[in-house]
Amino acid sequence: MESLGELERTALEQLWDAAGPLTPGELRDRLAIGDQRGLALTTVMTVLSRLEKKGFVARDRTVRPATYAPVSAREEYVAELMHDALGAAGDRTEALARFVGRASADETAALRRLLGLD
Amino acid sequence: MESLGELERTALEQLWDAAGPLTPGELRDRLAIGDQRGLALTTVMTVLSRLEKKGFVARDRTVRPATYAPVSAREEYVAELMHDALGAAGDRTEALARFVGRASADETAALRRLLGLD
DNA sequence: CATAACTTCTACACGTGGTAGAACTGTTGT
DNA sequence: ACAACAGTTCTACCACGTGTAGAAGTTATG
Repeated sequence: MESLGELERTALEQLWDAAGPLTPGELRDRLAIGDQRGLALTTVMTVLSRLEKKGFVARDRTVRPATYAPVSAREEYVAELMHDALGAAGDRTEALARFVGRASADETAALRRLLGLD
Repeated sequence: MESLGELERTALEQLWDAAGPLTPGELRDRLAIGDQRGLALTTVMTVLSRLEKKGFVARDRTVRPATYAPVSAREEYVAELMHDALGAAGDRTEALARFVGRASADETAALRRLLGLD
């Protein structure tokens, strides 16, 4: 999976948090809020293009201006990252043990429910 | 957590696979095997220094030549990566659901065992 | 002691990512 | 319709991280 830069990640977060697809201008405005940074519109568009090329967002060219939306849900992306990490372990069971070992109570409860252990 | 380059990761893998701490020369030899690349000793040492600075390996300067060993086990590192990823999710339960959803039978079995024992 | 291994420091090339200007196109209010 | 502004495309620049290794000095060992 391609890696993301800081601004790319932030932009993607905004798209995830948004109710629907965003135009470059809308995204620029949202990036400006939490961050103070007055990014040029072209900067935002470059980032969006790169995210599109990397497969993280899709552009809808049928509307004017075009809108951008995440290809997959944030949670799907997270799950992928987790599996990528797990795949790098030599001993997966041991890795899972350590993972569970440092999981919060909420997290272990969620896992139990998901695995049908109640 | 700092990110690793390709060679840095490969070097760390070798340290994980090794029975004990390795000298730069030993590591260079192991890197040469699977990879054909005849890296200069200095290259290997640069990589080791960077891994040390990033906190992934520890150098034992009391022996001559110094030896390098991973700071934490591979599985510990993997577990950390998994938790870092999970921390980025908005809805952790949903992320866990998707994670479990794409887990293999072995993995879910391991999870059940890990979670069923308390 | 000679020689090879090790150490330290410095450097360079290359790719990625943050940043944006120039120039062109579409949209919209009056 | 036309001005004005948003959006689009293309190109570029710079900083930084990483792969790579030479130069020059130190240590261990046959």
